[in-house]
Amino acid sequence: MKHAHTHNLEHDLLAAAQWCAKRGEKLTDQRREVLALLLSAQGSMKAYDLLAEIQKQRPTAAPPTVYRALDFLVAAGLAHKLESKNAFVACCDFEHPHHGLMLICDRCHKVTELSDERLAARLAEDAASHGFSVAAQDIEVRGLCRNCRDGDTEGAA
Amino acid sequence: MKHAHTHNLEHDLLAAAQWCAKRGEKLTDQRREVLALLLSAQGSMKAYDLLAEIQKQRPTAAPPTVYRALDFLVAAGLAHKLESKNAFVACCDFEHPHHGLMLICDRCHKVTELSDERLAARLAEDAASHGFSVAAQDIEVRGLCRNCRDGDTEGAA
DNA sequence: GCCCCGCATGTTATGTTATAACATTTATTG
DNA sequence: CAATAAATGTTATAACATAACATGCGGGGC
Repeated sequence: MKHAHTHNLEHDLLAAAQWCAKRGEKLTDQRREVLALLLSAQGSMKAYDLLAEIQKQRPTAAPPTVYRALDFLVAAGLAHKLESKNAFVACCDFEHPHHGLMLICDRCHKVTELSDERLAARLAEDAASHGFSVAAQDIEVRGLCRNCRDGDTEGAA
Repeated sequence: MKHAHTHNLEHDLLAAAQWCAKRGEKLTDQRREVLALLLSAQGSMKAYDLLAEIQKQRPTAAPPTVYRALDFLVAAGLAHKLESKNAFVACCDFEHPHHGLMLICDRCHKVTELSDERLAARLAEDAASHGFSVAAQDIEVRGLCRNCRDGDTEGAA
């Protein structure tokens, strides 16, 4: 087993801040708080759940507070939106370009982000064969993760 | 060029009704009306746009009217939801099982549904390699279709 | 025929997700 | 320190979706 999250969290936040700086942008407090929540979450989080957490510290926070942070994080590649759930996850590896394939467990709600260049290439090829030029892509798979499929009862809601 | 839509529309609706019957279900008037709207649409349609159309004939129609029809059509494989747009399209070939790859033009909003078994297989393989069992998948690509990329001005909003 | 049951629809209300619009504050820089 | 760009605060509302319960409707058994 690896060591606990909290240690990695600080590291990840620092790396994210540096990543932003490299892009000429800033990881402000609000953005960092939202990202920290996403990084700490077991699965994905909904915007209004994030808002509720943020409001514990900043009671005046409103929907735009969290949506702005999310918009920024997604644009910066630090987070992804799961369109099929209207939820958000931290990106597992924002420093390397990738086209995430999201495996979303319907039982424990954990999300695994894979990168498969051959899959992306095949998709690009399909698009190109129809004269379509790709700007963005979203691949989401719903089902059961290994633990849940194997009858694990610990991860259930 | 192929001949006009109206002719095909009746044919498609009939085929859809037969498809439903084969499954022990019914393509009721409401469901058929919604499907007809989707089949006639150039691109995708939003639930509330469908509702507005339906209300021209049935002024008392309410959101559940259209959402129920959409739920049915999607479950029957007659339509798909575009998660990234919260919109719906008619399925291009409901009689053959397929995992649609959706090419969504950001300019003219037309949607092309492709079927690529090798892509689907690769995706299933990726999932399986992580012990993930796939129940459903959604692949959406945003970008520019051939016409719009080539500077066509006719399809713009 | 009529009762019963399952499915579809009607109807009202509300829940959930997201953004518009404008005011204010904060950071940057010349 | 003024100018201005970026971020945040604040209020309101738009857009998407479903819960819950009532009503109708159609087919099979008796």
